[in-house]
Amino acid sequence: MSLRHGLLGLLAEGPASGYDLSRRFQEVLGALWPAQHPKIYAELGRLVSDGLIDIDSHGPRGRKAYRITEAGRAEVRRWLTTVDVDHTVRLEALLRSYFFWLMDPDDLARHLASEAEFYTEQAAAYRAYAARKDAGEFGSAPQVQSMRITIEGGVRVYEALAEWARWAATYRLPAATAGAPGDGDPGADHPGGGAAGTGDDRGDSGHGDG
Amino acid sequence: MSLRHGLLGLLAEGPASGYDLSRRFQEVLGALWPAQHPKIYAELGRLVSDGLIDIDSHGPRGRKAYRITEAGRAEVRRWLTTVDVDHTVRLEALLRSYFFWLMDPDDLARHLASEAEFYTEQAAAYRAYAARKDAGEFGSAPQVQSMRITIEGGVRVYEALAEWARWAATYRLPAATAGAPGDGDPGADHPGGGAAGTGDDRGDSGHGDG
DNA sequence: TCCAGTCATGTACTAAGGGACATGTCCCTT
DNA sequence: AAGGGACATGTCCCTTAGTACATGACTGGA
Repeated sequence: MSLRHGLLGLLAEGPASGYDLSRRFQEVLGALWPAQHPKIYAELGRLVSDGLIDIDSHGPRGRKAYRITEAGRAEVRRWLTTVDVDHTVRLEALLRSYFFWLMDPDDLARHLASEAEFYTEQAAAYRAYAARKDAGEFGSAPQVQSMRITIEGGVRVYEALAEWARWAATYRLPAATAGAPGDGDPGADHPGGGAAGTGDDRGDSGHGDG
Repeated sequence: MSLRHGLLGLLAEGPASGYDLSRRFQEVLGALWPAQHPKIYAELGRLVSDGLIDIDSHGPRGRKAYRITEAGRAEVRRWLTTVDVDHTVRLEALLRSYFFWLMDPDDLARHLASEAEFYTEQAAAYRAYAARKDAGEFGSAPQVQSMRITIEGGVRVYEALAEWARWAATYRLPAATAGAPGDGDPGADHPGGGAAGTGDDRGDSGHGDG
């Protein structure tokens, strides 16, 4: 339900159309909270029915600008102060890293290099944005101050990922060090993976327990 | 489709049941790539139909252990080497930060303190895990080496977020500095938000253009 | 005047995520 | 013998995300 509140928050700055909101989501928020226009238009319709926003004006090409209502303002404040933050993180890059041992060392090196490059670019984009803000380009309205905090979050997260990718490239996997997987002590237990290789590790393994 | 490949990757270590896989996903991956058991069981069924895994053994309480097939092994390698990484990030915490200007300074301070605490704890949990690995507790099989990389990613991302929350708490929003919003130059333009406060900023604003 | 490009809004369909519900086994303790 | 708790698998349904498709208005330049 965060898209709903994201739209309300943006509309708290002033009236905007679905198209405007769509672009706003792409700009700063795009790489931190993606939202496609079909979702935005649908949600705007729901927000109108719920009385949290209403139509401010009609423009050319069917443009409709929405305005937040008092109920909407109250709702976004309620969300910010009383609803728990959804701390769900979903990083495919880190999921993949769990399976790096299945990759050919050369492919892995290439992969990590391109990952590092991608994150570095993202971080640089956010840093450039922060610099423009700090140079006063966007003024110093409260919204701009808080946008600055979001940007800083983008910089830090992407920098962390970039550094992680570079660190990972220097971390020697056994396969890369010794030329073949399976050296060391491959039979060793690891958490939750004790079942690996045996299929069953519980006391109630196999069959006849009864 | 990453859950599919995540399951294949886990099964590449050795046979496991849906229940095992479910727990594996909770452990290290839980805070980086959440997966609920209903999805896992459903996906396992699909993987069997597609011939990427098959049933290895039956255990007590209806336990079914799955084994990866050669086709499955090839598929997970294909994914790792030829499919582009999905770089989508979705951090509700950063979305919220965009709207901090709507919050009461005291509520915001409390919010940031609890955010910092949460991320610090997550980072500590990952760091503890990394320490156990580095102490040799899980052996040195290739899978364990690559798990170590994933853990490092968790540490770095959560540390970055923790530091960001602490930094944000020291970043003075105008409202907190001067006591009231609206000082500075509130009318100043900012990117994509030029419409804010005016409703329409295009040349084709309002009505009669045609 | 045509055409490309941007503005602008929407529907339809598919896939994915996530909570609630349902069922039953086996083990250990009391 | 009873019962709590972990083990173990699954279905159902609703919400959310995301892609593809469809349509039309207006602007500026060739």
